[in-house]
Amino acid sequence: MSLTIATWNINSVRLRIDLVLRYLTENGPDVLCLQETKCPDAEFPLGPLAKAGYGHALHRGMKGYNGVAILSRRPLKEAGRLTFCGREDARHIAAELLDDHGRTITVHNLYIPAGGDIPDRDANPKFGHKLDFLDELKAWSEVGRQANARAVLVGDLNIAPFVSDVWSHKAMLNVVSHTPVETEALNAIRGAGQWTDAIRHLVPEPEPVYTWWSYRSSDWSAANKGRRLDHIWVGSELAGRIAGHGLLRDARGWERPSDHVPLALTLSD
DNA sequence: ATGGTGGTCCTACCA
Repeated sequence: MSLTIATWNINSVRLRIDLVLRYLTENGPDVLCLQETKCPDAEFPLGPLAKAGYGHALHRGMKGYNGVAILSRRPLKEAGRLTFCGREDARHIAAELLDDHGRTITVHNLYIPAGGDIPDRDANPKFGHKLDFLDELKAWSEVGRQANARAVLVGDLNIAPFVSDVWSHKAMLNVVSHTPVETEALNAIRGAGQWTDAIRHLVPEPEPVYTWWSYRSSDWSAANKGRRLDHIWVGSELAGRIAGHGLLRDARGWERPSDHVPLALTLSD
């Protein structure tokens, strides 16, 4: 009895629909959460996904930027859309599904702002937006702790919180995604909601884990200057069911790849 | 070394 939930920042679901289908066909997760779909709702490619066995889908898109979606082989029920910082940015959608025991599991799919290049809220409004977004997420996490006990939170959180989540802790300390103000904020959000970082539970430090490698590198694999920006957290009642994970590093080497790779968690009991 | 590459959608913005 198991349930596998995956997350992948796809960087345009329309351009890379064939990669999505390949991942689903070869790996068969029950649920796949996508970020950066960059796809208005009316144009979401539901047809080929249904044909591949993923006939249940929720999507929240917009033109050009952002966008999240949840694809599933099992029936889904929409369980809300959070907005942050008063913006309709399509950065969150939630779904409910039933596990093999008929119990409800809620999946929160999240795309946290990248935050621009300069880690200073006065010089860079995008960094300020990221910090404000994190503040609101912490408040939500605190208030929802009980409700989220049987929830899974996945997505591109755009922060690599631990030393071995980046290729060089020292070189990255002043780089957006690994600055202390960001890593401390993410750790505070995790603590406020009593979330367990499922991937780090399975692969403890100091083992490096990366889910993203920049496009701006001629040989990403040899240089291996990656970051763990994508995460899967589980609520307190699910922590005991963490059974295994999959990190498809090979997908970074597929033709016309996303700069992120799929990450999956299996819950079982 | 202050670049580099890639997606969206038309010129610049985002990652």
